[in-house]
Amino acid sequence: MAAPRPQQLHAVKGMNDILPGEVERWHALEAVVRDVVRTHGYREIRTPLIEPTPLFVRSIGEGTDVVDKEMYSFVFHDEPLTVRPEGTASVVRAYIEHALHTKEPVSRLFYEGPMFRGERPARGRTRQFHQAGCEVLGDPGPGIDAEMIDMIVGLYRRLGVKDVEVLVNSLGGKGTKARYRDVLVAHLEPLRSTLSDDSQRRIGMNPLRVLDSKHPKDQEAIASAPSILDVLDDEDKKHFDGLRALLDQLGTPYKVEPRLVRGLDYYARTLFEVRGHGGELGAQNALCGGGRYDGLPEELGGPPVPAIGFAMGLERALLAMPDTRTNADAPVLIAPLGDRAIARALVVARTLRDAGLTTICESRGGTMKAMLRRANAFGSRVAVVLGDSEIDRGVVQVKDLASHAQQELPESELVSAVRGVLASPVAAPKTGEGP
RNA sequence: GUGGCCGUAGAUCAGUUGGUAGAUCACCUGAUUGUGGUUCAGGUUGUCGCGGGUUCGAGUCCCGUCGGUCACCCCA
Repeated sequence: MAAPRPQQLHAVKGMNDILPGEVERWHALEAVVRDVVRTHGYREIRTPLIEPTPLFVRSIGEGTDVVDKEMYSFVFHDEPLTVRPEGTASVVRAYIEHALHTKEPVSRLFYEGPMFRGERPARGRTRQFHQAGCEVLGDPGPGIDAEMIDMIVGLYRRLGVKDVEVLVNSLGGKGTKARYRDVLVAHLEPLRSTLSDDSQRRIGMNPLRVLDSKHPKDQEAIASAPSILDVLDDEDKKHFDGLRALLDQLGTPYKVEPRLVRGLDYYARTLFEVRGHGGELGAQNALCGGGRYDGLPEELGGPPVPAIGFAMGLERALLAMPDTRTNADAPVLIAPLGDRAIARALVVARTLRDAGLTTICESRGGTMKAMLRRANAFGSRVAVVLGDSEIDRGVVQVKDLASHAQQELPESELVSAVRGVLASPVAAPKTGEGP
């Protein structure tokens, strides 16, 4: 009778492991992002993954898909809580809670980390996904708006992402948004029967979102819809024209897209999105999205400061980035021969590590052949061979795996010898071996 | 969330009209008493995603389910 097989456990749907070999690309991406935002004066803020549910309901808005059907919400000891679906709400909450506006006139904040939305997973869309984002509170723009868009364009360029498209739009302030909503509903209502089911439903709920539809049935109504840019008030128009003039002067490429809208309620005035076109991205081609949310701090009980921000999807950036796989830190490999050598090998390994060298000691033993094979698998340049005869004489063998050359030297010279091999150029491959 | 397609060794895949599982790579061993990347010889590896059903018999057919993927949806 075979023992019953234990039930195998799996990662939760839409939540992925990031394994060694892949995680190096994440590090590379995060390093570039951090460097770019650092040079623009942003400072990192870390907020909790779990927030009170009303924070997101009030900021993102009821009637949005994120709030209505995608949040991981639960009640813990009678308190409604939600695992954050995005970063802006938490940053604004923390900004208000710690009264940052009293400490500095403008706050430039950067965050990075996992977000959670219960969507159906697909390529470039997971339920636990990762975003990096920036928020600027206290600057009304449009100078900061232009700087932010320019920073993002430069960021993707540094990441090696080709063919990014920057779309900008203005939703206007609160009055404009409401006015446009009425105009749009008046346009869509007579066409209701020609629209997709989703769009028919959205006319009442969130008509701006109809403009975002990719459904073929909706395209005609979208194309003939009035432009929001035609209903901007004077202040909105001045702001948007200012932004465009600055982007023109910076030489930052962009395209005005009057049908660009977002799924989150808090946006007002400047709105932008960066799209990629790599085949790896598929339909999930929105790399980065953001905009101005001037009214939000006040709505959450804070000071009436203007604000703008963006978030970029890290999974999607990774898909859009060229697959330049940098070799992981190839270790120096210590090959001990025989039980007596293991204790010595551990000491030798410690010496190399103290000198800052990544070192793996094959302390489980095995044949010389097996250990050197593993050195190849690691991509090691150097192997240190240590057996009874070396121990008796107080020496080590330092082998250059690229040139096959091997030198015997006293342990005291080990570190400098290893460094020497690592620093030496890899000779052109030789044909044939010695006698 | 809706619909389509897919799910066989660690990886990529083959598997005929249902008859009881294969290739390549990888891995391990050997050709050398303590010297690797090539070569040669040999070897290991499977809950055929999972659960039911039809059948004498299911990797092959049916249903369900889970996972992935594409479009919609959503959005970063």
